[in-house]
Amino acid sequence: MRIYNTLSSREEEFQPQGDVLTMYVCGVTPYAECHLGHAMSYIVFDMVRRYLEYRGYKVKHVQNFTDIDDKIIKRAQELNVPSTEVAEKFIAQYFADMDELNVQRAEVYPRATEEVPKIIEVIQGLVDRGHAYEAKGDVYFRVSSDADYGKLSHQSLDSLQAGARVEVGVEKEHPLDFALWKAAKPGEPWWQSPWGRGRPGWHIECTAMSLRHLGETLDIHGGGQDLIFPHHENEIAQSESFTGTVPFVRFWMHNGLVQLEGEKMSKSLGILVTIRETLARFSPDAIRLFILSSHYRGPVSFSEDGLTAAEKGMERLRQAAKADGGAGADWQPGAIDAGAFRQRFVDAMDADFNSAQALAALFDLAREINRSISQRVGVEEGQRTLLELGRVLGFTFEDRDVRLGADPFVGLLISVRADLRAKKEWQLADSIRRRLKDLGVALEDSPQGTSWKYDRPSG
RNA sequence: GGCGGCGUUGCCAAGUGGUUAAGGCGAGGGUCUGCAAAACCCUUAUGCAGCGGUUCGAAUCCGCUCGCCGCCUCCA
Repeated sequence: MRIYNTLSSREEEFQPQGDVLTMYVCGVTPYAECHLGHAMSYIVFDMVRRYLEYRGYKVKHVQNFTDIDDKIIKRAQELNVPSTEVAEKFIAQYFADMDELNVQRAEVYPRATEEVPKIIEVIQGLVDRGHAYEAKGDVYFRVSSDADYGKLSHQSLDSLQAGARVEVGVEKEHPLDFALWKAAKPGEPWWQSPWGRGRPGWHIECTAMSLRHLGETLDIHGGGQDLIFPHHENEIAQSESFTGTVPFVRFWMHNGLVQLEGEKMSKSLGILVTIRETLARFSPDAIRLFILSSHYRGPVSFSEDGLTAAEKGMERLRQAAKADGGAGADWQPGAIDAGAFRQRFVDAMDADFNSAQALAALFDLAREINRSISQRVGVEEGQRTLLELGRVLGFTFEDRDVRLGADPFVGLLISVRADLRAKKEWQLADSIRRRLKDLGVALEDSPQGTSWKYDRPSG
């Protein structure tokens, strides 16, 4: 299979280096609720992981929580609670959101605050090797000591510097030197270190965690495109300078960013739509279908209409996967060439996870299933394949809102209505159907009887 | 200023040199149905921002122009 590598700016043939494929995905800084940008990134890498596993690789997936950081501290001070409380709250929220989106859990979720000894060890090593220096209790990485700094973002030190804002009053040798360790200000959480009381800088935790949990060279490191610079660039600089092992990461994968009304969603701009709000109105599968309908490296614009269209499309897949395929005596044996659809799916996904093209194969398979059913031709294998491939993309195929608990009452109404229909009391029967529809329950009559489903109004 | 991305049918979106430009949503017509719904069938881009160029042949390669966006500062 081929994967696009940000480092080389092109697709490369992918093979893991060992028996276990190592994959590190940058996690959240838990200081606020997750928004659709997070949904995008974690659904994309969930799809990546599921497909890698489907292709037979054993994947070890590690994802961090940066649970100590300026924004968390600020939030904690605003709320007048310990910063750990803020972090814990939003970590729990993160898991709740991701579970609902059917994102598989990583093997390990290291937290920055639990990796401080390793972080200090790495920083000390960088200082010892001349790659870092202490200044008034802060420790900075010396970018000039890294010959190929800028290789991920494809920028030279000079060109980066031209656009960079220089922080004032900071004791840095070079404007692009970045903090590995920050001295504690009064009232801030701190850990004891060789440079006094302080806390880790932003980038160092990922280096420490990936070294500890996955080794010196990772197969895949993922995150949003907004992390390419400075975060991932700095991770490379730290990690390779510390270990002397190149490359730190073999394949850098970056998902495109979510746009809202043409502009990037940004926490700092305050434009954000949370995952929770979106899940209140659209099914997890629809959100996932929407995201996977376009290539993961491109930008995505969420919209009301787009999500509604995705919900409809998802309903089509659900319907085909679960339709009564009939095992009656008058049914012909199945004739769908499931293998051909599977092959199309695999070919698409092998080409840098072209989920949009893979989905086209699923929709074609769904049509083939429906067509067979109408001809009373068996579809067991077709449906099995649709479910199998859909689950590789992370779809649950679950009906929405099953938890509403209205089932027995709907059943009762359907039964009453069946009696009315038998007596050709169409007006009353139609009235029941229409009023249930208004309540979000759609009835579908067929020769086999009446079925129903929740039809969530999109407003 | 530097780096990068994008511009394909009403909307979303695949397709990166060669028979009829995927798929979804929407729209129109038909089949089925008591009527609906769902499903199925048919129709819906001689054209891929514009202008040049390379080629037997380009949406696909090259150049230029226009427009939109991201990163270079916290961000998935």
